[in-house]
Amino acid sequence: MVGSVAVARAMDRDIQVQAGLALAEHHLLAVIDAAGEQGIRPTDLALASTLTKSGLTRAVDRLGELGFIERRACPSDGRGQLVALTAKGRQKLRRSAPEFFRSVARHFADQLTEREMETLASAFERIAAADRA
Amino acid sequence: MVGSVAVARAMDRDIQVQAGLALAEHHLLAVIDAAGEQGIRPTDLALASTLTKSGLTRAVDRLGELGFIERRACPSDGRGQLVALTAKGRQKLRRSAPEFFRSVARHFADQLTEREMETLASAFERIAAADRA
DNA sequence: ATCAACTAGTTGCCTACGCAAGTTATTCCG
DNA sequence: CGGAATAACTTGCGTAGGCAACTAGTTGAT
Repeated sequence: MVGSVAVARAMDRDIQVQAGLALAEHHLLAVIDAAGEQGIRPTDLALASTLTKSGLTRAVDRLGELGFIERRACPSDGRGQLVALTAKGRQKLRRSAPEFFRSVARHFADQLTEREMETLASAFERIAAADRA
Repeated sequence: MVGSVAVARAMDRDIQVQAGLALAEHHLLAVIDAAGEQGIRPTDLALASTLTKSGLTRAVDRLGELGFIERRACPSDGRGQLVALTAKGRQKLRRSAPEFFRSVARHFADQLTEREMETLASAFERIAAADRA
């Protein structure tokens, strides 16, 4: 546990230095990007991140102020919204992705065997799923 | 990564509810206890936790205010100090340890095979060590 | 059609914690 | 022995993010 926090922080510093963006925010951009043109609902975004809905509101605020994403009204639900990348956001993501992957490589991939990687991923998936139940 | 954060939070909530103490603080008490009667230097405590020295100063403040630990002057180094459990702190730790273990069991041990546990532990150890280098 | 129960997001408040700069003590040189 | 370089904390400041309470929109039951 201690190790994993230390590693996450080291990665965060990498990204922060290179892209001026926190690791968590970079991850949000990536998820939003994956959702494509029509965008993604904040609630779904929360599920794909470590944030609660209030944390998400503020992260979306920040990324919006930076001009990387925009909020649109959700046509099918008046309470909700759709968050999508702006052109600037896509550019940002494209530019910082390489450093992101380098960082992951430096801190994880190079250090783990294929087997360990699989073990780890499936174990955490399972535990998180059990916690949700 | 997402999974591990979610699990840590769930455990934190368990402990918080049962002992009124954050997971990180409980862990600090345990480390301090392990150091025995003569106490431990904050710097060493930082190495055994996820906190930086400033975070540690404040965590020690909090636990001190709660009466669980005390700071003593360090005889061998005037800049430093020794942090040790008070009687109240030992009692607290003894009382909440069972719930701590139950929580670990619930969230990890019950979910992981022996093999996975070993893989995980050794992998994170190695990565954290590499990051320190 | 109405009203209760729920859901999506937001906001106020509070806490934890990192960073950088400051203080005091120590060590290491010359 | 005197002064620079270093080490152990502390403190000021800023930010992220959780929780609980709130608003507004939706859904479902009668």
